[in-house]
Amino acid sequence: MSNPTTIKDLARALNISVSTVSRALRDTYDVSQETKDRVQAMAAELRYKPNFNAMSLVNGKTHNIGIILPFITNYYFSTVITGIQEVAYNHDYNIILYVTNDSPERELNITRNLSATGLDGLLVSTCCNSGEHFKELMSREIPIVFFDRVIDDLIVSRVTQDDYNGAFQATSHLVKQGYTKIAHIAGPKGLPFTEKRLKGYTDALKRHCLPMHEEWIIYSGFSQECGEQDTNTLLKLQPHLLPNAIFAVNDRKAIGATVALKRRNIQIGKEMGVIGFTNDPVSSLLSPTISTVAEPAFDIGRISCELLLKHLNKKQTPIQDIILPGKLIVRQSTQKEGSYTSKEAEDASK
Amino acid sequence: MSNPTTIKDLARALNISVSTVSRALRDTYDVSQETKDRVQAMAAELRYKPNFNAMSLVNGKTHNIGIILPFITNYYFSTVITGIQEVAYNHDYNIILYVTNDSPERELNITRNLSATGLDGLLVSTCCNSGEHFKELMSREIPIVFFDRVIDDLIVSRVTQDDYNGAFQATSHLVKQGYTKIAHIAGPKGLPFTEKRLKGYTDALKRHCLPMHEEWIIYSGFSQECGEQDTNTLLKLQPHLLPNAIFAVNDRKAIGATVALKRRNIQIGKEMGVIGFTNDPVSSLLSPTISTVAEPAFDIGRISCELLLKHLNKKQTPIQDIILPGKLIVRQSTQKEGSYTSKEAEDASK
DNA sequence: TACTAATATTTAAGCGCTTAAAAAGAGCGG
DNA sequence: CCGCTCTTTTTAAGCGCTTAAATATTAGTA
Repeated sequence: MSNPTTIKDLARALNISVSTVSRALRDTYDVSQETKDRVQAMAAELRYKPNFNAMSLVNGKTHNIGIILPFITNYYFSTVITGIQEVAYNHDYNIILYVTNDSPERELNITRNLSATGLDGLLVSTCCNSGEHFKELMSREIPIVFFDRVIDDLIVSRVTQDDYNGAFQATSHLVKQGYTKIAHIAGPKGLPFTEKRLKGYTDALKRHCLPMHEEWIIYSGFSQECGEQDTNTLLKLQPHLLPNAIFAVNDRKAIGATVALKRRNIQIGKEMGVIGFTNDPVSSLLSPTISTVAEPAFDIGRISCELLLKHLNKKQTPIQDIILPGKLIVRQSTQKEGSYTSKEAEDASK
Repeated sequence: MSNPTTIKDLARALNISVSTVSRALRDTYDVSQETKDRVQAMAAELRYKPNFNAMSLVNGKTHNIGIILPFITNYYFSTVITGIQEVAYNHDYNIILYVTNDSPERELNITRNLSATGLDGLLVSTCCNSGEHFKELMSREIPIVFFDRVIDDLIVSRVTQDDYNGAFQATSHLVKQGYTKIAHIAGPKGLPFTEKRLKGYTDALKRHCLPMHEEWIIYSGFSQECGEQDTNTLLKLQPHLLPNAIFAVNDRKAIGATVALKRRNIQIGKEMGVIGFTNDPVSSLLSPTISTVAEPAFDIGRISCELLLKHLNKKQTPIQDIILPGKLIVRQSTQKEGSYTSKEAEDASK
C-alpha cells in the first residue's frame, strides 16, 4: 500500500471524470449533491489524501509559513513560537522553522535558499543589521512580518514589545525605589531594540534629573556570562562612579549581574538594585527574585502570525507597526528594605 | 517581478529545450560543459529559483521532515529541536514543527491531516499511549523516528536517554550520600519513560536493601506545581514514613519540591536530599543548586535526525533502538554537610 | 415540437519540473 | 562516401491536481 490513492483512482472507481472528482472533493457548486456524496464516500473508503504538492503547483499556495529566528532555547523565543503555532494550527498552516544561531551568514544562507514556492509567508526575527537579503523575497511578493528583532529601514509589517516604555518604566521604578546611580548593561550596539531600551533608560534618568555617565552604559552580548562580566566591569569603577542599581537589557544578563554581586557579597536590593527585562520564569525562582518588565511573548507570536495571515489572504492589507505594552513586575531585587532570605519562603509560596 | 523565472524562460532565452536546461541545472552528465555553463550563467542572470513543488511532484521527495512534540517551551525539547535543526540544516532539509500542547486529540488531529506528500519523514515525541494513529503513515512508508516519549509496541526506530540507568544512578547517589528513606515523585502513570525511571529507582533501592513504600511513589504531571504538591503530600505522611530524600522524575518537579521544602523551612540537602533529572540550566542557578541526571538533549535531536535521514536515503536501514547514557551531576541539594548559603557564592562563580 | 435556459459532466490544457526514448550530430575506419 | 559508435539535444509523456471552455443532459417555455 505504498502508492497513495489519487483522484484518478477515485474517478476510475466511480466511472466519472477526474475533474468532477476534483470539484466534488472541494465542495464546489456546479456538482450535484449525489455525486458529491458518492465521491466523498469513495474517498474515505480508498483513504484518499490530497497531494499538496500538486495542489500547490496549480494554485501557488503551499499553506506553509516560515519562521526565521536566532534561537529557540530561551523562554522568550520558544513562547513566541508557541503563539505562532497556535494561530497557524487553527488556520491549517504549517510552520517551517529556521534557526540562525544568531549567525548572520546562516541567516543569509537560509534566505537565499528559500524557494519562491516553498512558503506563502515569512515571520522573521533577524540577527542582521541590514535587510538587503529580504528584498528578493519581497520583490517576489512573499509577505513578511518581522517581530522582536526588526530592521528599521525595511518597509514591512512588524510586531514588537514597547522597548522604550518598558525601559523607561524599569528605570523609573529604580528611581522611585531610591536608587540614584543607575547603570545599564545593554545588548550589542546597533540592534534596534537595544537602542530603544537604552533611550528609555536615558530619558527616564533625564526626566528624574539623575546623573548619567558614559561608564554606566556597557554594550555586550545577551548571555548570563556577559551580564556577569559587565557587572564586574561596573564594580571596578572609581568609588565616586560606583552605581547602586543596574538595569539589564534582559533577564539573562540580570541573572548574571546577581551572580557577580553574590560572589562579592553585595546585597542585592539593599546595596544594589537589579532589574531585568523579559520575565523569564527563572527570574521568579531565584533568590532573590528578580524584578523585570514582562514581555508579551505569546501575544507577539500570536499577533505576528495573525497579521501575516491577513497579508496572505488580503493582498491589500496595509503594512502595520504593532507595539505591545510590557508590564513592570516588582520583585525582591529592587527592594531596599527587608532581607530576601526571610521573604523568600513567603514569596515562593505565592 | 512577481512571476518567478522558470526553466521554460531559461530555455527560451537560450533557445534550447527545457529538458536540456533541467539536466544542465542538475549537473547531470550527458550534457556538454559549455551548455551547463551557459545555462547556469543565465539562471543566475534571471534569478532563477527552482519550484520545489514541481520537483516534489515529480520525484516524490519534499525535503521536509516533520517534528511532532508536546512542548517547545522547556529546556529539554527546545534543545532537542536545536539538535535536529542542526542536522537538517546541514543536509538541506526543512523542518516542519507541530506542537501538541500535550493534548492527545491534537496529536491525532495533526497526524490525520499530515498529507502523504507533505513530508519525507517524521520525528515524534508522542503524548499518546497508543500508536494506532501512526500506522497509516507507516503503511505509506513514511519513515518515523521516535524520541524521548516513545511507544513501546510500535515497530519503529527510537532514540532515548537511558532512563533506567539514570534513575538507578540518581537513587544510588542518594544512598551513598547517606539518605535512607527515598521517595520518588514520578510522571504520569503509564508513560514508558516514567515507568523506566521508576524501575531504576526501585531496583536501586532493592540493590542497596533499602525500604520501599507505596506511599513514597507519587504519580502526577511534570510541572513544578505538581512537584510542589507531591512534596506536600509526602510531608504529610506519618512520622515513621517520612522520607529524607526525594528523587524527582525531572528538574521541574525537583524545583517544585525545593519550593515546598523551603516554605516549611526544611533544609535542603541536610534534612532532605533532592535530585532531579534533565539538567535544566535553571537547576544550577537556584539556591541550593540541584543535583540531577543530565540528559543529552542536543544529541537526542542530532542522532534522531541523522537516523531519520538514513531511513530516508537508504530504504533498507534497519530499525534501531538507540539509548544514550545520562550523566550524574552532583550539586548542593544532595549534600548533607555544609550549608549551601555559604557555598553558594563559591559555586555560582564556577 | 423546437428552442432556450439552467444544470451537470467531460474535455483538454496547463502548473514547473523530470526522464525515458527518439533524434540529431560528430568523429572515424574502411 | 557509407555505416557505425559515441555524445549531445530534443521530443513527448507524465507527476496529481485545477479550471476554463465545450459538451451533454434536463427542464421549461413559446
